Amino acid sequence: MAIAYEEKVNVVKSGENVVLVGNNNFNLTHIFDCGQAFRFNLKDGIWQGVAFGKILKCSQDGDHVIFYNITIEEFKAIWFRYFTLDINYGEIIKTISENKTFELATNFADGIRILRQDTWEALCSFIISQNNNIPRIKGIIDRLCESFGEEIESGIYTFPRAEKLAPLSVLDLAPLRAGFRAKYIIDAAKKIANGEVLPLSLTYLPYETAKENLMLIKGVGHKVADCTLLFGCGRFEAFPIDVWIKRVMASLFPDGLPECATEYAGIAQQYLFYYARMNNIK
DNA sequence: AGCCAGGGTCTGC
DNA sequence: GCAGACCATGGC
Repeated sequence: MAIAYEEKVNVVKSGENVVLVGNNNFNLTHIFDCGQAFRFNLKDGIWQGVAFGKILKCSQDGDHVIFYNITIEEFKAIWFRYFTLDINYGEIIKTISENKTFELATNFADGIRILRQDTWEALCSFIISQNNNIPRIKGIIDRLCESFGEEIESGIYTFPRAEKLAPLSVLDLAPLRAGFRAKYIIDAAKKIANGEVLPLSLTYLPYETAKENLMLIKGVGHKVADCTLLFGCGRFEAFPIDVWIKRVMASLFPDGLPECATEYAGIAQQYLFYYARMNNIK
């Protein structure tokens, strides 16, 4: 009988920590530096961030990834899914590497995994990302969490719930210095809070329907909707087209994505984005 | 100093 | 459907 892929993932308890062992196509630096998540930062060799209301501290030494001060139960309940350890990246990489450019991109950006982030957090974060640069996106999100999130440890805050932001005005968001995006954040919060956009439904509705639903929100166009579906709903067929992908597609794939990359277009996109941006390929 | 940033809206064809 | 002005702010 075939063993489910997730049962091949080796996770062990070590003292107060949990350790992920083996070659899992897993690179913390690439995962957190590739522009998909904005709340993790490297401090003294340890990646620290918050997701789903929980603090996570982790580091990597080769084939060992250490998750500090958590139980196996918490790891399996939250982080296993967050880091998409149920997805066989070895197979995906093999498939898309049939194309030479994707072979280069997956070699350069090895260990990137698309995170399954909270839908609302991804939506709100990528609204903030529009016409913006990554350092400032992080700054605005930091101020958003400090201003409206809950303090779970000294100086560490959760991402505020949509219900918390829905009743606010643009003036209330002034401390974020989010500019023209403030009104979009509030509209998104309202539509999530009142159920016009249902995060759970976005994971199973047909792709086009889910995307149209998200685009009801002011300030959500094709790109932000696709980022929300890819990073916040586990929809790996979503293919966000930002300025980098647009340029690289025009220069490297004028006839569209190669067939081998279409099934996991979003994952292929992320390798390509990181590869192009880090090497300034236009 | 000035260009640009993981874009979207609005208007006018 | 496509092009262009405009949008706030600050990183580089």
